[in-house]
Amino acid sequence: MPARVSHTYEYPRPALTVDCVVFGLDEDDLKVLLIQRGVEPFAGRWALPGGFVRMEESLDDAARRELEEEAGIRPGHLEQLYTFGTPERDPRGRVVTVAYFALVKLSAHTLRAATDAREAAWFSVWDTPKLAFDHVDILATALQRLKGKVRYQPIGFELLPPKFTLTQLQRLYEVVLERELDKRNFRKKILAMDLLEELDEVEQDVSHRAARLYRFDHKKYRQLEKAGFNFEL
Amino acid sequence: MPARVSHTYEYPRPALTVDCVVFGLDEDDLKVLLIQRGVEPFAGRWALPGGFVRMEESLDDAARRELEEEAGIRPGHLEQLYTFGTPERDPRGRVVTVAYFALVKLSAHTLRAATDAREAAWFSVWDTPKLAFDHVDILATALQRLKGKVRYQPIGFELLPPKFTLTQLQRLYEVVLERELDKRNFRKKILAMDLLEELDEVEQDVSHRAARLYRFDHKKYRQLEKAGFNFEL
DNA sequence: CGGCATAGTGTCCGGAGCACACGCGAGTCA
DNA sequence: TGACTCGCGTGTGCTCCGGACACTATGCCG
Repeated sequence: MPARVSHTYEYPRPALTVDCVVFGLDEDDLKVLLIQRGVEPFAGRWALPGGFVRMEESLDDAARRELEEEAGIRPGHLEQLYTFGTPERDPRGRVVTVAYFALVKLSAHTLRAATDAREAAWFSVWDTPKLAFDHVDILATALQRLKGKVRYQPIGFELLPPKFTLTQLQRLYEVVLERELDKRNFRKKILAMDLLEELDEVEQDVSHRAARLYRFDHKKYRQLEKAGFNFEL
Repeated sequence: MPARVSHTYEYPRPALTVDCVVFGLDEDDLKVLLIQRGVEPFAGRWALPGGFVRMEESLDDAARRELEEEAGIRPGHLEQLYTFGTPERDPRGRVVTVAYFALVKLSAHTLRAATDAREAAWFSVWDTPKLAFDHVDILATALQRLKGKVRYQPIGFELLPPKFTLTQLQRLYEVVLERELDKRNFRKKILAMDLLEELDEVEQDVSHRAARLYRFDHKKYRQLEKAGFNFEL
């Protein structure tokens, strides 16, 4: 451990943090990852995972590091969301936070409790406890982004297990977009894009006719993308 | 002037700046506002207007203030774009910048030189001089955002004078989207939205048949927006 | 008064979206 | 073991929207 030194600047500087909104899909429920705060301010309250940006790491790296540290998660998709910087958003003083937006396959991650015993848990996005700081605003912004984004970029697949049925996929869209979709048209459209690989497998352990499993073809998507193809709905 | 004091923190902090990409439309050319740097690093190079965020102002306020100070501009539209925070982006040390994206009616603004004699000027976005820092990346990001955004939000109007012809509007879209549009379809679509107020005036001083002038109806737009209306193309 | 430059306008066609209904396969339970 | 139930998986036809497309109108100028 290096000796603790202090750092002096000619002008005052805001502190800089990152905060992550991590979404996961649990059956028909959209979940967000929250961490229970152990210290003041807002001790005991739930908050988005996040922390201070180190001097030698990029913002993206900071977001990834915090997720790894606080919940043992490596998201399948991570992108910068928005930067929140109202002077009063943190009672300790001026703290500007760069918010990130992440998607994980819930099935693939067992949550690891944070090292410092703070608790991490998934909550339905429609029913979260009261959040610390301005994290409700951040969450709302992330939800909006998700809604906007699933329609024209195939990021929804990051929320599903590698093999999924078309019905699962449709449900995902219905949950995120908060409206029902026509089954026939949904399938026609998504299959017409030729981005799904039809597997020779079907669901297991269901008490009705088993649905065929599909896999998202990332390689094909990148090819089509280069050729000027536009994913939509 | 307060005595210059220094500021000490337990952990090092990045410096925080804002940088603004300001677009303006000059006939058929899309322009961006640049400032010539007076000091190192990159003295003499052109750069985006911007500067340090003060402790008591929000990020948006900082952006507005810098635009006012450096060019005497109050943009018709201003929104946060993206935050750039690679550790090496500024040779002086760690500087994280929140980039903004602004639109102004070029006709309404005569550029005011910055108080400290740094020069401000408009450049065609397709032909800028070499920029300081990572400002090319910021500009590219802003252009992308503009392209994406004009199609589903009526922000294009912020680039035109209050009264404009349909041809001007179409040209604007053609320039931004970098492709030609069909005149009849464009008019049909835009008029069908019922967002333009047809004025009893026509262009002046043209050596051919004068075109009718229109005005964008902000009030009607807000109403339709609440009713779930979607502006598109 | 003729030429020219831009304004302004309507139709047709194909593809996409949408509503609708039925057969299938597998598990369940009596 | 056979009948039932439940969700999977498909074809069709109608409607409507979006894109392609070419000519007439108007005003200025020389």
